[in-house]
Amino acid sequence: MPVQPPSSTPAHAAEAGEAGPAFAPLYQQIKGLITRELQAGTWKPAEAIPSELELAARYKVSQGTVRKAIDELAAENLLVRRQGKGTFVATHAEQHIQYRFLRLMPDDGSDQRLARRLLDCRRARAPADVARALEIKSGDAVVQLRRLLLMPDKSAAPAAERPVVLDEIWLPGALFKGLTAERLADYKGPMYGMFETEFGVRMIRAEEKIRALAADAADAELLAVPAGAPLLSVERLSFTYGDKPVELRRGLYNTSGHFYRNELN
Amino acid sequence: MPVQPPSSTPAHAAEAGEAGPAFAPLYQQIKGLITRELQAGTWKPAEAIPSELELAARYKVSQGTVRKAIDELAAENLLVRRQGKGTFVATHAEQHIQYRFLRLMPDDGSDQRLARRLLDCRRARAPADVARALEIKSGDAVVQLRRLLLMPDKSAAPAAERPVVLDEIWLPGALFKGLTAERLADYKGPMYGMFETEFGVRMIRAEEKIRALAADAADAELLAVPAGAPLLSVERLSFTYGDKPVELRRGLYNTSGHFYRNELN
DNA sequence: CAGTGGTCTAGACCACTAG
DNA sequence: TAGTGGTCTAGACCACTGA
Repeated sequence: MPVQPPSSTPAHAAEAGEAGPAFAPLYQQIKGLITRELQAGTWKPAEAIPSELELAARYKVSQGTVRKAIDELAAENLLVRRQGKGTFVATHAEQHIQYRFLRLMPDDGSDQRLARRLLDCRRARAPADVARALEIKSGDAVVQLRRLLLMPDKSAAPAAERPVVLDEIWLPGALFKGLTAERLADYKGPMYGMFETEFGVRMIRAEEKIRALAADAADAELLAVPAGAPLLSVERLSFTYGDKPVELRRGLYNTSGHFYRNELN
Repeated sequence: MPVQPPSSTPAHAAEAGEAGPAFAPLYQQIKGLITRELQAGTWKPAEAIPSELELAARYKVSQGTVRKAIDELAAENLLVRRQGKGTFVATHAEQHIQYRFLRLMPDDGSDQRLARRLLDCRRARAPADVARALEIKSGDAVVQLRRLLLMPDKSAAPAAERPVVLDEIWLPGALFKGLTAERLADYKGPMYGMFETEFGVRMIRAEEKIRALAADAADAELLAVPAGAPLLSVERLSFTYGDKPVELRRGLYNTSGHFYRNELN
């Protein structure tokens, strides 16, 4: 139910007095309502949401207003429009892009897919710094994974794999109850797709802090580089709906054959 | 003059047959026309462009169509809307942001401004790799600058400056004719502001390739770190209108007290 | 006050998709 | 063919700015 500020009441919307969202443009209120449905899981990933006309009727606003709300949600990658078919909830599960947030590109333009190797997966208590980032209490249950991303090396005989990324991943235990090494290994497709379908956790956006540092002995061994070799350290915090942090990931990238690609606007 | 595909002619636009842009939505054609004016310099940075109604009349389309075109240009940071005042050409010259594309943040949240120190500025012939990036011929005239960005260190007595960034910048000589060390040193405000007002070159967007590498002896000395220390290498190619590359910048960042911040959507 | 961008509507027609 | 998103219009009113 749209709510308008006292002075700006476009007649048609003068009906409901409901204690809704704070006064804001109508389309932003609609955007908020749609976001709530997404958050609540009324419309699931990969499903179509109601048509624009349907939503317009439901919310008692014009199609143009619904349209503007959906425009913004599509710009934020929460929805995907497909002409002639409908508007769909964005998903990681069926996307062709293997790694949603990974910006690493090989020096030669090839689009080699990286293979995964799970190193370990265990339940633990959150250290203070991890807890702070995930906005949980220090000592709360977390799942800790470590894994390698490897690049197939066809020049070697027989075919070998060169480690490129070492990831350490922390997830809040409360959200990822049944997560085990087996389930991870069994699951085909991107990890974020699994989080979505198996645990109902959808990653919306992320923030990264990037540094250069020297490999310590353990990391050097896993990445097959000399100890002290320069590595790219990428600390990523990922968020779901409502800007809630749900994953902390610390990656070490070997940038001798790859680079991190960024676009600035 | 709007051009419509054969079957979709909204009557009002049926007039001109001019050999314009390929058939596309009206608002995109308008967007193209506005972009051309910006490119040609008809409307200069920081100036207001004509009002939406004025443009609508000029192009013989409705205000809503102009609006959508401007919406996109504003989203691309080419224009800035200011309610009640008008729509303005974006500029670097008067912005409060010191460094348009620099994503470096201090570990403590302080927003310390970095000082500049010009190391050298000379005309040279473009090496092959630089020429390729800038899309000029190998051996063409270029301007090469090197400079440091320094962070004021208040813990030292007396106040010292700690080098954080070492930049090596290559500019096509044809576009930056009168650029000298003196003019650079004299100019207050951001370098991109100077490029804009003095040389009519406006940076629109950039692409970066980021790696970790070990400091060589010369770089280590300039950045006051041990030789072999890990540094962030940021190679940035900046573009003006028409995706024309106009600056190649190779930066070495000391990330012991700062980090490169990125947002992923 | 007039002029600007910002929101909203109602209705038309188009392009694409699928039964 | 019916239903969807995509474009475009014309006109109304709002909120903000500055003379």
